[in-house]
Amino acid sequence: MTVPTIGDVARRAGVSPATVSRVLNNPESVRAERRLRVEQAIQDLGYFPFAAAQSLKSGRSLTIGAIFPRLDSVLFGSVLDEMQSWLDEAGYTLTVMTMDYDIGVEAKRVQQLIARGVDALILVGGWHAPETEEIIARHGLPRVNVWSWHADSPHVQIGFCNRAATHSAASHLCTLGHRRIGMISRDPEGNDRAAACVAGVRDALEEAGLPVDPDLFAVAGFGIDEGAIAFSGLMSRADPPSAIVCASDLFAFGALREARCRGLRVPDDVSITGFDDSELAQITAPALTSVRTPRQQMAARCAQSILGYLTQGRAMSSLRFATELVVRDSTAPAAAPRG
Amino acid sequence: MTVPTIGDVARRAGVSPATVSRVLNNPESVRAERRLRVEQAIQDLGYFPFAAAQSLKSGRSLTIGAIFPRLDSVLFGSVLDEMQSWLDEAGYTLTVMTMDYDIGVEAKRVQQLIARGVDALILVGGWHAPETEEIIARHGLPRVNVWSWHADSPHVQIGFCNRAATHSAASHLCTLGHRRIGMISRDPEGNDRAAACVAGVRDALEEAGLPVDPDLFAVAGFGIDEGAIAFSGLMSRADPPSAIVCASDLFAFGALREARCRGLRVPDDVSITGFDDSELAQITAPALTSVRTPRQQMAARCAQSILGYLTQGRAMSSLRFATELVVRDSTAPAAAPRG
DNA sequence: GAAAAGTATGAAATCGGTTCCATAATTCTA
DNA sequence: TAGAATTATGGAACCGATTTCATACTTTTC
Repeated sequence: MTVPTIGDVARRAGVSPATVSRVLNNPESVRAERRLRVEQAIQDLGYFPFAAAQSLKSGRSLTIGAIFPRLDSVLFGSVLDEMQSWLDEAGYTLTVMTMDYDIGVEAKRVQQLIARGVDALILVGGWHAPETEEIIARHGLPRVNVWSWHADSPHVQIGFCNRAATHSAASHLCTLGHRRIGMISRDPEGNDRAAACVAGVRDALEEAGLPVDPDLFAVAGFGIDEGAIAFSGLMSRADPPSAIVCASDLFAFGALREARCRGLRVPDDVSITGFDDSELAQITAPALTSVRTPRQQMAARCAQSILGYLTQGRAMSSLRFATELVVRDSTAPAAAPRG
Repeated sequence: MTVPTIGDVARRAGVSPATVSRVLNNPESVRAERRLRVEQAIQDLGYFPFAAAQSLKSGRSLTIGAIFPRLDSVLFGSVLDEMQSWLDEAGYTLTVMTMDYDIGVEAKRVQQLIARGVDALILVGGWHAPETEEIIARHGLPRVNVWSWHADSPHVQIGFCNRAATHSAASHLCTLGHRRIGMISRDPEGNDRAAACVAGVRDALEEAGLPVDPDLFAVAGFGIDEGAIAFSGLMSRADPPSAIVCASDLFAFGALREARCRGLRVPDDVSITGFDDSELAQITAPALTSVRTPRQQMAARCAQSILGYLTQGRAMSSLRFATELVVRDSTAPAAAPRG
């Protein structure tokens, strides 16, 4: 019923707390006979050290903090699982917080994590509040930005170019002959991935010599329902697009659902592309054309990079992964112009 | 570049550390003039207390530990998001770990969380390793089991009856005239939800006077691919089932995909039911008949219950939510028996 | 205005580990 | 086997906060 401390173990084994600590952290430095006594006492009492005390003394916590937009997304979840499994092997643990796409909330989370003594930080994207940068710098914490990659970023970033990603989707549609192309993205405010996604589509349109109509760039929050609403808005226009680039598979799923409700055929009446190539993209009818993002590798390399730094002092470096457009059945050549 | 401590704040404000602590935790007890000086110093230095030290002294960490099977599932993610948002308001934080459906791993996680000083634990399901129960009891930690509900459980459980849930799906199929009903579930070993799901289907078959053929109860690991494989196994039999109850929407998605590959029409050739009623269940073609589970309420009530206990000493109590079968297009009456 | 009652403050102990330093015990050398 | 070199061990300080206790300071009361 009582929780044993290192002193209890020491008493039971007839040694000093210092020796117990050595058995735990540097066993070779303790004579075998005593070490066995101590190990027995640890067993008997079911002792394990209290992390707060260790952290207070040592200044390190064997904990990595990660701040993600939300958890109710397969994308983030699988990335976290992958990171965890790498960190586990080195005795590190991930502490995850969410910020719901609000960099103000993110700044608070960063402080909470630092207060908890995390040894490193993982942030999503490259745009963060000034306070966030300030507090990280002041504490000299190692940090990695994941999920995006910018040529001019001063930070370690392990991700991919979102701009190139949506560019490939939009180019694909242009090549198929679409001339009015819409987009559903998150709000680019404070979200560099969203901003890059929008820029990528714009790039492709300009390259193809197509006009960029701001009215065809819809913004949605999160999830299938919001995607459906945005799609509905675009298709209700007098001159609706014949193809839509979605900055998330969830938006695309919503678009597919709404298309079905409206009796629109995909891809005959409207082509749709997704983003992330989640497992579900193969399940929908029609199967979704989507940009595959390198989530597993990103997660693995991010974890490895941080561990290399923390356990071996190896410098961290940025890494840019490629994305790939996976063409399935939700995109098709544009219908011949009427009239 | 240096990290300020409470002593630094005290020095700058010309007071003792004790006073700074009081300003932080009990401001009214400090004369206004000094309090302002202290608050100014806190501002100037960007000071915030180091949680490890607080935790060491106070014995509480304002942290709740949760151990989930995995994170790469919308189900768990949305539950975590919901819990977080309730805990946030009370200044508590969730620390999440995963155990990949292994109660041995779970036992290790429990120890890690207790070492970190969590104030309460949230576990999934009702079956846990003896060491898990032992260590929780010894530390006198409040704990809640979520996601399942058993009449005879000695613990606080906030969940639903998995047995009743699959029972409703299987009964629905029986009523539609199906006489060979298969099932795809997780391994019931160490997983009370899986075991209950299997039992629920068996109950329904027996009630309908149908034979229970063990060969029609397939076991799958996790995810769409495993569901597809299990489905493939069942349908490759000489006498395949005409309907399949899946213990997870993911399994059902895999089954739908595989059915399409094999040229089987759903529901004409085979009926399929899911479990969880995830958002995607409406997206698939055909839309999936699925058991709706009360995830949001479960998460909210669980968080509230724990907060009530921790902040107001209110006793926690168990809660059983109902499930509901949502019938869509993936189930239909059995084809007339041939011959 | 002095004494009593009440309030604000700082010194120091404390939480549970880790680690420096001095000493005790052991092993090695001659 | 004595003395030197080496290794193992315990005492005590320390990490950064909180909290008790004693004291200094206010405010109130007559």
